[in-house]
Amino acid sequence: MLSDRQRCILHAIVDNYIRSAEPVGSRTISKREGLGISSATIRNEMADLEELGYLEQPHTSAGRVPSTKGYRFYVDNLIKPQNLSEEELANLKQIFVDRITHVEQVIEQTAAILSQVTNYTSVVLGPEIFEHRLKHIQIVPLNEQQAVAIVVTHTGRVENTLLDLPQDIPPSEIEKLVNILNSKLKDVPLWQLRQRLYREVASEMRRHVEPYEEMLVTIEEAFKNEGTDRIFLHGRAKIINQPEFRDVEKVKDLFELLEQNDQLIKLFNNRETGLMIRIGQENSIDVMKNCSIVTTSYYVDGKPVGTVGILGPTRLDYAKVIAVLDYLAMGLSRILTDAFEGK
Amino acid sequence: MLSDRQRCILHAIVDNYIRSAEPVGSRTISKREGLGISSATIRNEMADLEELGYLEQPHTSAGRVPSTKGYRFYVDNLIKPQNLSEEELANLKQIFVDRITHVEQVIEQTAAILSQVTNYTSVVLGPEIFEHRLKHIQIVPLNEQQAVAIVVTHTGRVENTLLDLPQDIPPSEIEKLVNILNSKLKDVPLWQLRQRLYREVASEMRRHVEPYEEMLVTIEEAFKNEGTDRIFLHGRAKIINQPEFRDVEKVKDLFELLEQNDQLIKLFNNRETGLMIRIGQENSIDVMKNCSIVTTSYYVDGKPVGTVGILGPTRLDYAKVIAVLDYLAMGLSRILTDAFEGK
DNA sequence: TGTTAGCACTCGACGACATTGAGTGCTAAA
DNA sequence: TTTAGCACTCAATGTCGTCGAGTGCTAACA
Repeated sequence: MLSDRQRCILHAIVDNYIRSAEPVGSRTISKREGLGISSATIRNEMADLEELGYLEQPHTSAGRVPSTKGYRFYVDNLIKPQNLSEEELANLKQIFVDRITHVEQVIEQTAAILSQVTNYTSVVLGPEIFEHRLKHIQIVPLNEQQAVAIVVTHTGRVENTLLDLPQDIPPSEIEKLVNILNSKLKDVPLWQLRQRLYREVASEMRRHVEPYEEMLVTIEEAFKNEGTDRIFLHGRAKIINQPEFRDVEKVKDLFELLEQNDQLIKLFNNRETGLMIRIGQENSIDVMKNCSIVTTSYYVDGKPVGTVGILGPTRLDYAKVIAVLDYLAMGLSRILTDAFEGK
Repeated sequence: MLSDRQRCILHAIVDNYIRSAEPVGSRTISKREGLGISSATIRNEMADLEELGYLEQPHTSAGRVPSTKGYRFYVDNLIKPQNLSEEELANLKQIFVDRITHVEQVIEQTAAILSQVTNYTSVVLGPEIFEHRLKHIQIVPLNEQQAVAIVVTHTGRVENTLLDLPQDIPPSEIEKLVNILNSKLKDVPLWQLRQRLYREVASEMRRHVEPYEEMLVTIEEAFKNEGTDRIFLHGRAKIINQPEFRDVEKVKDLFELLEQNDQLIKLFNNRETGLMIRIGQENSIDVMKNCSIVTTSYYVDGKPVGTVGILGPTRLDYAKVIAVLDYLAMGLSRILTDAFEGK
């Protein structure tokens, strides 16, 4: 257990390092007002904190730098909620003023502003559409062999799939099929579509549609690729501003990571809802050992549907990022809920 | 006008520099077989070539480096068509083997392979859909105030727009509207939709649809945002491999450029069709002064619909890139033509 | 017993300086 | 016109000494 003074010193060190990006020495801390302690005492405490694993020393005659464990303690116990400045608030509000047309645009905007305000790389996932309910399905034949299946959700999202048609299907059969699908599957959440197709629609199809088997297989195609995760990145280049990434090699690995959407989705997909912070090695990917991720969830109608977050160096302005993320996630939730529920 | 020997020397210098990324000296060229000339002679010729603006010298006691003008002469006059190696061909063919589902996937794949084979950043634009013809339009009401308009083209592409409905529209009116639109506008190219709407559909609407004015404005919305250019990037991180981008600052500017889609589209949108090469300052953007762009068009049914290209350092393996681009653009054209015309 | 002043020590950063070598330009001879 | 030879240039590299921020330890102090 850390003493009050140790906590205080750790706090000061982390704060300082976050601002300066340079190892902080005992004198710097001692000069900080409020603590009437000499640098020698601080040195002793620092040595203790290092032994406990909260601090690290780049080399013998340098100041101290927080370790992953140090940052962890900092975010868990020392950070206090930060209020955003007038200016930042004004910046953030921008998004919520403009009229929304497409949901995608709001998300895109959010990512852009998030990155702009924090100066880190922003990542937004989602919104998930598994929970969305089927509003309408349509099949538009393009020629004898192909058709486009279009699924509209109650939130206004449109997904489409190219289908290969069985040989010699008259348009009338397709029309019948579409009618059955719309009457039977309306308001069904997308993730249930396939199972409901077999359980409830198949029998009806067998009676009215010919050729039954092939059509069933075809239409299943249309329900397959729903829910592909969407990912929005902004401010990739911001990483380069960080002094810890002056080395070209490190930047390279990170940029390679930023191109692999599947990896990113794994990293940012926030299984628990709410605020998540992963610091340095906690990310378990080697490239990320000098990086932290902060994410939070956003909601539609109270249900978590996506993730908004940032990627930055472990030396991250956690307090500010958390404040900004909270604010944005709240705003996003409100806007999306309004939009999806039809105001 | 350059003498044969000068051309030969210029050729050798550019070739060498492309491979080594280091200023090439007179001795290096003289040792190259085939030219029985001493290094002193080469030095004289080099001085001449420099005076003519084809070469540059980083500093007095260094070898020569091609200038923009030098590269330009090289690609215009010295390069000879290059055949791809067995291995590269095998790599490239990959894309064309797998069955296509969505057009997007083919494009995405093309960008990926292009970047992989060349080791430069690849950019694919399009395909343009202005020329695509309307196959079907559908309006799905989500609630009292909003609806989704869905436009399907004859190529199977689906575009959707969120519409604000006028107050109190009965579904029957919407249905009437959709019927009119489908009967009047079928097979019309997308870029003509708006003008045709006013010229041919408006009068019909006035007779059958109520409220006529508001509905006209609403439906126009749906035809507005068609043809948003699509851009696919791959291998951004590859830039960092280039020795000329060891400096973090230069990389930063470039990565910022790579995040601005509108800028990229301007750069890559190849107004003339066919092969285009822009070297260094020819790009007129300052960030690009050390970069070259090579693009070519791809076609559907003989009409250019998009651009495929790469972005790399001015010290670019032009011969190889041109060969790869030609091959890919041809393949892409074939696949897309097949897909769009329904085989 | 905890705190602090003092001091020797460490080590990266930085600048001065010499060395090296690839490459040039010029001159004079072939 | 070509080429051998030579003096010259200049980035790159390495070595060395200095500087200073920062430490750890010890001994004195409250």
